[in-house]
Amino acid sequence: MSQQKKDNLYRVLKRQILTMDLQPGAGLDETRLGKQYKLSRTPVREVLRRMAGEGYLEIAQNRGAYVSPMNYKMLRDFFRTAPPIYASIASLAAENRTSSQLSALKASQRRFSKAVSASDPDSMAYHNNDFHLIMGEMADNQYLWPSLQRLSIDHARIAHTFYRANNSDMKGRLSKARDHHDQFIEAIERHDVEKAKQLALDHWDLSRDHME
Amino acid sequence: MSQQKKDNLYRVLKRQILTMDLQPGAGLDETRLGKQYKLSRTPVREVLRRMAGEGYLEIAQNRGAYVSPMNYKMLRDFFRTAPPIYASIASLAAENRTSSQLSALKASQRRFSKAVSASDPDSMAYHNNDFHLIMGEMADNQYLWPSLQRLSIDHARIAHTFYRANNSDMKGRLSKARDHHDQFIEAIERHDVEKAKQLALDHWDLSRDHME
DNA sequence: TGTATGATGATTGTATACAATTTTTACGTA
DNA sequence: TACGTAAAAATTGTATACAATCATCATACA
Repeated sequence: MSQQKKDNLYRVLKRQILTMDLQPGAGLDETRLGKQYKLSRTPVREVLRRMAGEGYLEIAQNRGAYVSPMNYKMLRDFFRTAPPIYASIASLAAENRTSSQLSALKASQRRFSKAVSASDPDSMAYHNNDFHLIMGEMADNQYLWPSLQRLSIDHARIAHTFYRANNSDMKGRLSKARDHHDQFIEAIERHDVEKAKQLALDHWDLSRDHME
Repeated sequence: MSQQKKDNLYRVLKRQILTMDLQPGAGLDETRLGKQYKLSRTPVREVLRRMAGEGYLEIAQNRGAYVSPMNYKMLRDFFRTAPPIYASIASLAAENRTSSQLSALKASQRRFSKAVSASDPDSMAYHNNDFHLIMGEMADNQYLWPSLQRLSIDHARIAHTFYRANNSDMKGRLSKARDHHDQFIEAIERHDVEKAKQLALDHWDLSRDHME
């Protein structure tokens, strides 16, 4: 039953980080979090350390936890590493997906689509993230999963920024992203490995152009 | 000063897992470890959870930590995922390495070479692992690093088993591995990205043949 | 004999007290 | 005022006590 309070802290912090509600570099106080979430410091520390291991936070000796920073090198590495990893994930997902996972992916796409219609950037970034993580589960590869997870954290935070650019260019881009998701679903449903891979690579070519 | 005891526990457990001194599936008792390493349960638990995050251990709710198991699926995924990841790492290492890292790589190769000469399988597996992790540091990519780390754990444990096959075939294989390392060093020193990548792929083609 | 049930012991999870370290503040001196 | 230093406060790290959960074993019953 206290496990629920711990899970709650984990989920709330995670969402706050992905939506930039907690900004990169922001410090987290163990004592304060404990009071806020009705937990003693021990389980709070466990959550913080777990999240540090997953890439959400960093922890400095005797100086506590802070949200993983974003900088130029990180952006460079991100746009270089994301395409091949997401392509591998997409291939494996098309190969290994189960039907219940496919249902979950479709449900996630409905939520993303709704967020796009509502022009809600927070919700878009969060559910886009969710969509790609479900593909990660489909891929079912313990070695790629941790990389995907780290990429997905920064993917959400970068998307958060870009989805806010509310010009007509972005509108077209968003409906294209939504279409891409539908195509992913179709390829994965048909177990079309090559198509899934190519979709992922195309998807990132688009994003990269946009960045420049 | 107690930080040293914690680090010590971390390093010893790590080495024991990589050398299969602690076998896959073996359970770890918090209380026992605390007594053994002169620590209270709190820091012991932190070490165990950190190592679970890094892929050395798994933790089951209310049932403690055990060494990550090895099974058939894991082997399949390993030999499929290792080549592209190690190739990416090798490319990036050739691109980004610093001269002090290069010195460290050469020192590591001397230790590996010595272990091969001494026909010490434990030491071989451990220092081979070390060699590839230094290349990982050279690559300096936060997204690939966690995948490499997980691969390297199972790389060491698989190598541990294979290095024990003490036939003449293995002897040839080992001297070839040693040569490969020297070639890696040369390519990385010259910043020859393509060569480094090709070496990695060749290296794994060899290993894969051996597995069948 | 086999199985179900409950008590007992062992182990993990959490709260809290204490120790060590870092950060802040106050003060003295140039 | 600017700077260095030392005391005080705040924060993190560790030890220990207590609570909750799980595993084991003995006993009762069919």
